[in-house]
Amino acid sequence: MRYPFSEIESKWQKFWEDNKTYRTDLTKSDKKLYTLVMFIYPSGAKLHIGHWYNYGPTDSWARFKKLQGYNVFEPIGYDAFGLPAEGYAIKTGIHPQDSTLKNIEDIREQLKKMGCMYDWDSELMTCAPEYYKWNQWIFLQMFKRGLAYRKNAPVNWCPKDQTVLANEQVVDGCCERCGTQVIQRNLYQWFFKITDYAEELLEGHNKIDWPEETILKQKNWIGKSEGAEVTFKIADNNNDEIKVFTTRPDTLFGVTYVVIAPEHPLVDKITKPEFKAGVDAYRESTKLLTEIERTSTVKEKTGVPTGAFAINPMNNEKVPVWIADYALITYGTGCVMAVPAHDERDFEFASKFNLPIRKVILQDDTNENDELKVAFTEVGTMINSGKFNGVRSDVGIGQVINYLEENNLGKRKINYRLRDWLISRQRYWGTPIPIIHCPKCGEVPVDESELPVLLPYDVDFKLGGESPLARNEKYINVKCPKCGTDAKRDPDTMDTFVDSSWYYLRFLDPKISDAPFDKNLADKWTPVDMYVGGKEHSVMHLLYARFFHKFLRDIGLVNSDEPFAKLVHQGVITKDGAKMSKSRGNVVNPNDFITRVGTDVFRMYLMFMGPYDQGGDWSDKGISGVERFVMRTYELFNEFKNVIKDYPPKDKYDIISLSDNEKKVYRKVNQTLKKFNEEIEHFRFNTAIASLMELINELKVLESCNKEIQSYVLLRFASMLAPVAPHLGEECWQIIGNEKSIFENPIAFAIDKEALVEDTVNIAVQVNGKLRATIPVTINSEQDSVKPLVFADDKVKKFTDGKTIVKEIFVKNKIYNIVVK
RNA sequence: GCCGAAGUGGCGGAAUUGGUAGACGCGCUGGACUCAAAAUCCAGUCUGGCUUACACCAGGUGCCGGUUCGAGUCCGGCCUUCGGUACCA
Repeated sequence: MRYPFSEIESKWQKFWEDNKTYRTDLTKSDKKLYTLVMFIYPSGAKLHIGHWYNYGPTDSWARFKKLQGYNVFEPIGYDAFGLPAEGYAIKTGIHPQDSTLKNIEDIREQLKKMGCMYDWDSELMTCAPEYYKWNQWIFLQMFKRGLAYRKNAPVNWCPKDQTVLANEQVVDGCCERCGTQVIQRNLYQWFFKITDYAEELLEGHNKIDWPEETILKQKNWIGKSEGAEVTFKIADNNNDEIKVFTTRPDTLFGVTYVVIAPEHPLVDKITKPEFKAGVDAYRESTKLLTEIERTSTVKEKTGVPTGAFAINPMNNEKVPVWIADYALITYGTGCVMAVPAHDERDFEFASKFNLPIRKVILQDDTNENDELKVAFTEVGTMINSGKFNGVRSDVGIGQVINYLEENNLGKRKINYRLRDWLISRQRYWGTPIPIIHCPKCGEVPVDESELPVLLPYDVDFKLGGESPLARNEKYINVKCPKCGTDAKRDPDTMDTFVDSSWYYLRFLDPKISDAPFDKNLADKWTPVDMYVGGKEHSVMHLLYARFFHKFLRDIGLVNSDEPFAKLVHQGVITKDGAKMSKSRGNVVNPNDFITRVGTDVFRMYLMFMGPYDQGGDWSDKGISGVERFVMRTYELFNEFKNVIKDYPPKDKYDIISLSDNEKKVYRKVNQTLKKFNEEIEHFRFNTAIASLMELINELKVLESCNKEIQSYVLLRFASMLAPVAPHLGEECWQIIGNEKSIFENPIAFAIDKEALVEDTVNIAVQVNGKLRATIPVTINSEQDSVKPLVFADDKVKKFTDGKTIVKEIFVKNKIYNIVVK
């Protein structure tokens, strides 16, 4: 029988919508379950396989939980600000707002056709003033507390497009759009002080159930390193000193020179006149390099001496001060103490410029006078280190730090690789920054009562050297709120990661107008219980959101420490081994399949393809397998119309009283229930669906069973279909005689544990570890009763006859291994 | 370079704590139904050897070695693929 998917799918979608089946009553928070997928960027393109792969299976999980009695909240919204819409506008002249709103209309329709459990009353879009008003409000809260600040910082600048580029838009040092080489330029930019939370962001990793891999990525990104800051005085100069950060204070006696970043302000002060020309030339040459070139590890090390000398605080030795671009102004103090013997980079540099290499950590089982071929960076014994000689270097680290602190030469110090979050974008399609620049008063925040600072519609958003908003006279020119002088608004907009850093809170009441979100609901409903999205957001989005949540907690708006209690990443679906993209022309359009096989089959096939977190290469080869399963299922249920109405089943049957076939299906459906529940719970959809296929294969004998058993089995089968194929599930549920929608009246069937155990099990019999026979024995048989059966077996005899039995290993219900000689 | 994930039939993949490798599905082969085809249903399908056949034997989870009565699973050393990252002192 053909499965009329299109009628059945529209029938149930209409039913769900008419009855608001998936509206969540947020006032009830016992057994609450907040399930969230990363919201969608409304581009002109249709929903692609990646969206389906993210949303479909996650929805199945949410439905499974709903049937288990959870009060599930599953919202969806639109991450509507951002560069692509603006790029599209530059190309076509269509205003970003017009194209975005149109795209949202289209995408909403497509999302509804997926048949997910979204609570459409909670929909939100970030480009609406009611939403971005609160970006501005949060910005002001941070500003008040010194967590939003402005500083001069280098940014990626495309000389052709005359605009700033985000790091993500720089590909191999070139502008993503036009291919021009990107240069560094200094601009005044707004930052969020995420570094204040560095330590807490690390600690928080212990409180969340996230993939290890993702936590590790964040840890590496934050890059905590412990060590010391050491002060080097400058010879013949009492005004200046060089502070270096090191994780290896144990190697201090091996310092043979000091390196300062070329752009470090100290360089001008300490460079000797006769070295000035060389230093200036070097500084010029490094400026020409891109960040990529400069930080490339393949590039040979360069540098020039300044003529100045620094004094090693440990032994008062004079060592030369060089500038070299392998010292980064952005990390630590911008100055490095160089220990060529025990640091690879210093070793390379010293070898090239003939600087001395002094061994101060002796590798075990080597001699002090052995020549060093490469830097030795492991633990060894300290030598040439005065009173620390003989100490193990890992122990020496702490001892040297203590010595430094006691003598006021340095101090214990922790450094982070994490930088503050640059949020300014010289862009139109984003949240305006609510700051007014007054020539007299400086940075003046817009009063909260004046929010939102509306993004004007009428703007020349074409490219050209400055923020588009700067060219809108009406927008940019204002009076200073403090003194009334002519002033200007900040012309920039915020990074769209600001929007996505707190949207999960707004979902709870997207229409609230006197607060960013309903604090009462947020206290009850956050953290989000299950968050599902791509690995590509491992660091940026997921770190920023955690930072926001902690900040909101600190100002008393939420009562939890972390936004997302559990995180799952769906895998990536590729085509012919490559990421799908328009430019490659390898995009698979889900609609082709939806119209051919229906959404249930398509979503089930995506789940059946393989492990959810691994994704895989797209092929429609196997889709017919799922299609056949769905047809056979539909056919089966149609053979038993109204069976539960006519023969209502009991909750449990005594398995001994059943016929062989009844026993078989009764057992199988209970075993399936157990397996299916466990698999879905852990996002192992492929094996969950395989278990349903196994079930239907066993149901060939259902016809010959008692009617009540038929009811018992089909009721449970339909309840398992409902999460993974919601339309089919509802239909089958109804066919067998249920009056109401299963999702309106969620039901979870208890497993009959007595039905799980088989009477007999097959025990594998091995001789010397090789399988020789399998023999059926009564379940839980002890070795004593199994042994005679084993040794009676012809095949076993064949391999044991004439041999000495050395050992016998018995594992109950599993294996009997005989070791012979 | 460093960090991470993964390598199992013709293919997608199972094997949840070391215990019968290949569940489930695709494809393929044979059969049933049909005038015929499609669809559907039934059976078979890791490789090699031997056999009329049933059976039996040997090998087999990227490669080499180890631990163990027993390894896809644990340990050591490699190879390949895919992701992330780029001198962080």
